[in-house]
Amino acid sequence: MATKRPGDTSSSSGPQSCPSTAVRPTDTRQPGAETQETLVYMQCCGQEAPNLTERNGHRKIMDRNHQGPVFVPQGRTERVWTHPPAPQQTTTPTIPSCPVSAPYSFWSPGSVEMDEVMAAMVLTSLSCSSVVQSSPQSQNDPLPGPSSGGGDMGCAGGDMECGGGELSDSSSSGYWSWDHGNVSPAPSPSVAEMDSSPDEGLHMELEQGGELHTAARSKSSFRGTYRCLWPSCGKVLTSSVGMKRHVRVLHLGSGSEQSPREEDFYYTKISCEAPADPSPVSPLPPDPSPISPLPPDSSPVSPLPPAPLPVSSPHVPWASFGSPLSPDPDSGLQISSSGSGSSRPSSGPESAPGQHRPLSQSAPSSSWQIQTDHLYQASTPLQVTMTSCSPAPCCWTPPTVSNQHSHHNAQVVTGRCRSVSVGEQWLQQNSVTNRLTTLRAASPSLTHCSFRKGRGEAKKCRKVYGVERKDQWCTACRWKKACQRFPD
DNA sequence: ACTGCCGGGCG
DNA sequence: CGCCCGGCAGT
Repeated sequence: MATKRPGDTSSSSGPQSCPSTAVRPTDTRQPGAETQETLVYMQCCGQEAPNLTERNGHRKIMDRNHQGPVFVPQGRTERVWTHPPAPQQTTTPTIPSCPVSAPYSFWSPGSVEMDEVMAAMVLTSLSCSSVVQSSPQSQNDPLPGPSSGGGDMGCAGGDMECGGGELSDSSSSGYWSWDHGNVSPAPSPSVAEMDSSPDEGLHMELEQGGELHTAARSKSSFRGTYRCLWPSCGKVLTSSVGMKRHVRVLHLGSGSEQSPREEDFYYTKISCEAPADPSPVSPLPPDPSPISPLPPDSSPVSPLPPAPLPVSSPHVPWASFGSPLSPDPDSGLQISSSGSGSSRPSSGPESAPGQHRPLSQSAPSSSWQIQTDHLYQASTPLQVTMTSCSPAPCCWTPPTVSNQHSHHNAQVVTGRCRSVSVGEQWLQQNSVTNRLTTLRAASPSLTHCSFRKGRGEAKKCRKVYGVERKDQWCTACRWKKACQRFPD
C-alpha cells in the first residue's frame, strides 16, 4: 500500500477530482502492482482513454481530468513490466505473448464475428501497439473471466480510476474488463519469450483472421477501427456496420428497446493511423502491451502483461484489493460489501466474502459491483465516478456492511462513516434499494468520514431511535453497554 | 449537556 | 444471567 510512485501521485494531479483518492490507490498497490495500471483504461464521456500507456519509455498517465498525460520515468515502469507481476491479479491472466499456446485456441473460430473481430484485433495490434489486448478473449467470453482483473472503469471522468479497477476485480466483468483480462491472462509466458516473439501471438490470431495480419503490417495505417465500448466488451471491428451489429446483437439485444441509433453510443471509432506510434493510436486502453504486437519499441514494454491490474493504480480503492498481489486479509472489510455486491442487497453484508478474491477491499469495490449489477445497463460511469471520488474506500465498504447490523471486523478503519450513514438508513429503510442510495449518499459523507473520531458521529441506538423508542434499542444499549447493533 | 459504555449491583 | 444504573470520559 504504502508504496507510491511519483507518477501515480501525479495522477492525483488530476486535480481536484479526488486527490486523496488518487493517492490511495496507488498506495494500495504494491510496487509491482503499478504495472497494472497500464492496463486500466478509463472511459470518459463515453470515450475511453487509457489511463496509462507506455510509450517510448514513458508512461503516460492520463490525467483524471484528461487534461494531460503525466510521464513517469521509464525506469520504473520497465521494471515492473519486465517482471510480469501477473501473479498479482490472479484473475486476469495475461495473454502469453507467446502465442503459441492455447489461449487463442479458445476462440471459437466459427463465428463470423469472431473473424471480424480477430481481424480487427490483429490489425489494430499491428498498427497500434497496444491493441492486442483483449479482444480475443472478449470474443470468446465476453465478460467474464478475466475481466475480473481488468479495470473496469467505466467511470466517467478521469476520476474513476480507482473504481475502475475495482470493478473489474470484483465482478468485473464489468465494463472494461475486456482489455485487461485479455491481456493479462497469462502470467505465464516468460517475459523473455514475449520479447523475442511477440508477434507470434499475433500470428496465431492471424491464422484465423487470415491474411489480415500480414496485410495489416504492411498497411500499418488503418483508416480506423471501431471499438466496442460496452463495459465488458472490447471488440474491435473494422467496420462501423459490423460494430453496430455487434453492439446491437450482443449488447443491446436484437430486440432491445434501444433505438436503432443506440449502438452509436456503444462503440467508438479508433483511428490507428500511426503505424509506428502506438500510443496515440490506440485509444484503446486495453493495453495490449502484453502482447505488444508492435515490435518497434516494445521490447520492454511488451511484457506488460502484468499490467492488467494497473488499472487500479489510479484508483485508490483498488489498491486495497490489491488485489492480486496480496490477498488482503483485510479484504474482509470490503469484501463483504463488495463481494456480494449484487447479492447482498438484502442483507447480508456479512456474507460477501465469497467473491472478492481480489477485491477484498473495500468499498469501492463494492460500490462497483453494485453499480455493475444494477446499473449495468444504465449509467455505470456516473456512479463509478462517484466512487472514485470518495476519498476513502473504506468508507464505502463499511456502509454496506454495517447496514445490516452485522458488524464485521471490517470496522477497522471505516468505522464511523458507515455507521452513520448506514445506521440511519438502516433505521429508516431496510430495503435493498436503499443501498444504492446509501452508497451514493454515503459517498459524500464518506468523504468526510475518513476517520472517525469518536462516538460523536457513530450513531447508536439512542441516536437512531431516540430515547422515546428505547424499546427498539438493542439490548446492550438499553443496558448501557456497548451497542451491538451499531458497533463502531 | 449529551452520549457511549464500563463497572457494578440487584433480583 | 437478565436488567439496571452510577459514573466516567469523549464530544
